[in-house]
Formats: sequence, C-alpha cells, structure tokens
Amino acid sequence: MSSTVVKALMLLEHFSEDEPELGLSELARRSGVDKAAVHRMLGAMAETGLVEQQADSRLYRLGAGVLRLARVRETAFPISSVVQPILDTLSAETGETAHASLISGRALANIATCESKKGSRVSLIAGEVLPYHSTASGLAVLAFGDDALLQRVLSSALEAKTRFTVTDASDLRSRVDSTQGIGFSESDQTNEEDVHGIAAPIFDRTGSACGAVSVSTPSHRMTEAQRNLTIGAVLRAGSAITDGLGGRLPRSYADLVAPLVTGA
Amino acid sequence: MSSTVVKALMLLEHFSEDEPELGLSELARRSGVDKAAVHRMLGAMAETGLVEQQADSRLYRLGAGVLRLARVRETAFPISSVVQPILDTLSAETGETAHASLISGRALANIATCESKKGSRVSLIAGEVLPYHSTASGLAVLAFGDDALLQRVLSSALEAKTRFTVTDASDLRSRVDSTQGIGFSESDQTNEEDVHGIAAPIFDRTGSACGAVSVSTPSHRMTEAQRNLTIGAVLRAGSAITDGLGGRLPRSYADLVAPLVTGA
DNA sequence: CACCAGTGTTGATAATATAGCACCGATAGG
DNA sequence: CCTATCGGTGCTATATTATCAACACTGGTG
Repeated sequence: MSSTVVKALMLLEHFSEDEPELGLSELARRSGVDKAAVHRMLGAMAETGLVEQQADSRLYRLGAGVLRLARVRETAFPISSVVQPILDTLSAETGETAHASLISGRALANIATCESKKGSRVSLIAGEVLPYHSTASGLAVLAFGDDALLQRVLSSALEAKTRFTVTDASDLRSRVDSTQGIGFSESDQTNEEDVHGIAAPIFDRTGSACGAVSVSTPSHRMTEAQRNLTIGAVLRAGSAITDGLGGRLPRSYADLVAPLVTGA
Repeated sequence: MSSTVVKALMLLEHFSEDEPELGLSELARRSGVDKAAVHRMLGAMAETGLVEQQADSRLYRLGAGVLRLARVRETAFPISSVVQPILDTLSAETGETAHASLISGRALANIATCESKKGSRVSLIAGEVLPYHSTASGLAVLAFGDDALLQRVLSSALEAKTRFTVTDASDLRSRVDSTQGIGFSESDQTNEEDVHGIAAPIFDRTGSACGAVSVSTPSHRMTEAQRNLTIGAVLRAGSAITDGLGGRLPRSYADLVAPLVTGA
C-alpha cells in the first residue's frame, strides 16, 4: 500500500517548533509504527543527515542535511526572499498575522510567516503542516489548483480538527465551489479554535494554484470592516507573489477579483 | 545491505545550485539505480513534498517540504543566523571566500557561505556535499570529532577528486595526526584544482567536533603572510561559532591554539 | 515519411528488505 | 527492590522492492 520511504518521511512531520526533539518511543507512538521500524528508518535518515541523534540524550531531531537542501532549493528558486517582504506588507496593512504556504505532497507546507504586532494575535507554529480541507489556504488551493488534487482530497478521510471542521465531502465540495465563485476563501475555526482565515491562491506558470497566502485573525476581532480590508489586501498579496514567482493569473480569475482588488 | 530509504535520500544529493532540476533518466544514470526504482522513489518523496515534479517538463526538483523542514530546524536551533555574521567577518578579514559546514551523515553539509569580493575568487556551489577526506573542513572534523567517524572514513573508499587527493588510508591518518597537533587543517587542491583551504573545527556541547569553518583561497594567491593571517582568523571564527552554538572547546584544544589566536 | 535515440511510465516476476513480535540491558521513580 | 519506562536488537513470515522488458511519446535525422 504505502512505501517505506513515505512512512519514513512522514516521521519528519512530527517535529515542530514546539517539539524539535523527539525520542524513539514517542515517535513510534505518534506515528503508530512499530518501534523497531521507526528505529531503522531514523537510522537510515541519519545516514544521509536528514535527522541526527543527540549523543547524550539519544533524542532525534532534524539534521543539518535539511539546511543544505533548503539552500539548494532557495538559491535555485528564491521563493522565501520574494514572499517575505510581501507578507510583511500584508501583515502591516491588516494588523494581523500573515503566512504563505505551498503545495507539498499530501498537504500544504507553511513556508513563511509574519506575525501581528498586537499582543493578542494568532501565532503559528513555524513549519506546521496544514491540511487542505480545514484551512482557508487549503480551500484556495483546492478551488484553483489541479483538479486531480481536489478529487484526491474529496475521496480521502477528512479529519475533524475542531467541532467546526467540514468533514463531509459534499459539504467541502460546495465550499470549494463558492470559493471558485468569489476568488478567495474563508474559514472560521475549522482548523483551530478562535482563528478566522482569509486566503487567496498563488499561481504557477501554468495558471494552476501552487500555494496560497492567508491572513489569520482572532475570530472575536473579525468585523465587517476588517473583513473587507483583509480581502483586498490578501488578493493583492496573492497577485504580487504570483508575479514575483513568475506565475500567471488565469484570465478568468483576474477578471473575477478585479473589483475587489481595486476597491480596497 | 543498504535500505531503500537511504537509496532514495541519496538521490537528493545530485541536486545542486548548478543543476536544480533533473530528469528521471539522468538521475538514474548518475545514481546507478534502475530507472523504475528511481521513479518509484521520487514518487514517494513527492508524496511528502520533499521533491516535486514540474507538470510540463516532467523534471524533478527539491520540493517545498525542504523549506518547511529547514524552518523547523532553524527556529528550534538557530544555526545559520549565528554562523552567517561570523562568516561575513571572516571573509572580510581574509579577503577570501569563507564557509561553514556541519556533519550530515556520511558527509559534510555546507550550510553557510560568504564569498570574497574579489573578481578572482573561490566560488562554492551552494549546498554542496563535501567529502571528509578531500577537504580541509573534513580533516578538521576527522581530527577533532568522534573517533568512530574517523575509523569509518579510514576504512571506506577514498575517491580521488583531483590528482592531489589523498587516497591512501595511512596517508590520511598521518594528515589527521598532524592536524591534531597544530589545531587547524590545511588542504591544497585535494578537492578541487587551484583551491587552497584552511579550516578549524566547530565543537558541540560534548567537546566533540560537529563541523568546521574554512577559508578557501585561490592556490596561486596563497602567500606566507596570507596564510598566517588566515590561520588566526579561522581559529577565532571557529571558536566564536562554537560559543554561539553553545558548544565547548576542549581544554587541550584551547591551549593548543591559544598562541595562534592571540598572535593574529 | 520512416526511423532512431531519447524520454517518462507501467506491468510482471523473482529476490530481498521489511514489519512485527518478543526480548534485552539500562535507567529512573516509588 | 520492584515496576515502568526508555533505546535498541534478533528473529522469521511476509510484503515490498528490484529488475527486466515493453510501452507510448517526443524530437531530431536520414
């Protein structure tokens, strides 16, 4: 069913800013894989430097190899350096936390963020993996990305992250449809309590969505005025990032959002 | 003998700044693995976002997943941000290209660089994988790192990168010994033609070398004065990085290099 | 136009690496 | 001292993987 390589690499998703170091048993428990198997996989990934094991505590963490890989990717395709300043502007305009993510296999990878300056703000876990079905960013990608991706997500299990998460495929389908109709996506507490998200797609050269840019606002602070402000800003940011990456807005999409962008 | 995971991850080492995108057949040829196997491995790595395939050209490249992983690692253990300013200073002091690398499984991973401002300079391929036996950085790590690592390298095949590369284990052994005696390592055209390297070890909390910092100078420009200048600067940089990462210089090492550091 | 040398991709089968289990020694806490 | 963890290790059935061939497709060439 699933290859060993996939199983091994999925282990990496359990490392986060909060828990950068994990033990063998802990990792086995969370992934639901046998300890012995986890041990072998980690050993294999350690050989290539993707993870490394602390000599004393025996804990595992992401290795120096990931830094090297990121350097290669970033020098060849400078994404972060293009995205970061646009996110900074977006966060300043809206006063809230902004982040950008790209399609990364079965999920969305958060690759850059700019946190709000306010005391009460939405704080993202750096490098978190975002599900397609429960985030505004995910909706935006599903609505304007490859149709095969949408089909795959619709036919997969939709995990309930909160009591508001859309777990029914046809419900998700209709939300995707409405996103396609308005040019941006919106989610309220579907991935995390008290977090409201508004996202716009980022397009690649072929005019297909390859990622999304989003603003996360504490739900209680989301007013009508703030919402309108945010929509315009996010759409402008999405367009700017698309341009910066050498992507192309589909004609139909550009026409769709034109009034919203200029109106802001 | 070797696990599938290792074989798959070794494919990633063929991506570089120069060739960020590779085709399936090309990758199969270089790795010496069957085309079909490479295809499945890349497919598996694409599922987790470690690589991605261009929709039109069908070429593969490193995916957004590596950016996410690097973010997690860097926010938890901020290495690059500590190392970069020290490298900048080192490059300014010596007028040449400086770089730092960390142990990454079977090889050294170049994780940060600062290029010389001169027209004629040593230009590094970003994210290159550096062999232990043919680089000054590698020598420094072997000399002051874990003994098990040294043994493993000594008993492995030593590929000749240039006609000056040390390919004999006992020769390498004696070079390691002399490095241990003087506190820094030196290499002349052993990894690349016309490149001279001087490197100092970086130590972790346990007092074992976990990486190295190095200055690369065009061989023809390496004079006695430049050499003395560089040695002092590299040793200071190594010590500074070790401090910045929370590492600890072994007492014997600190005593060994003390006269060289203060003399500069 | 037919051909050729490439490419990426997909089956089939034989071979092999893997998963899962129980087990070990070590460590820490009650 | 006993229990409950921990990280790590052999073992064998089994499931995954390697290998080969053929496939459809592309672009250049005689």
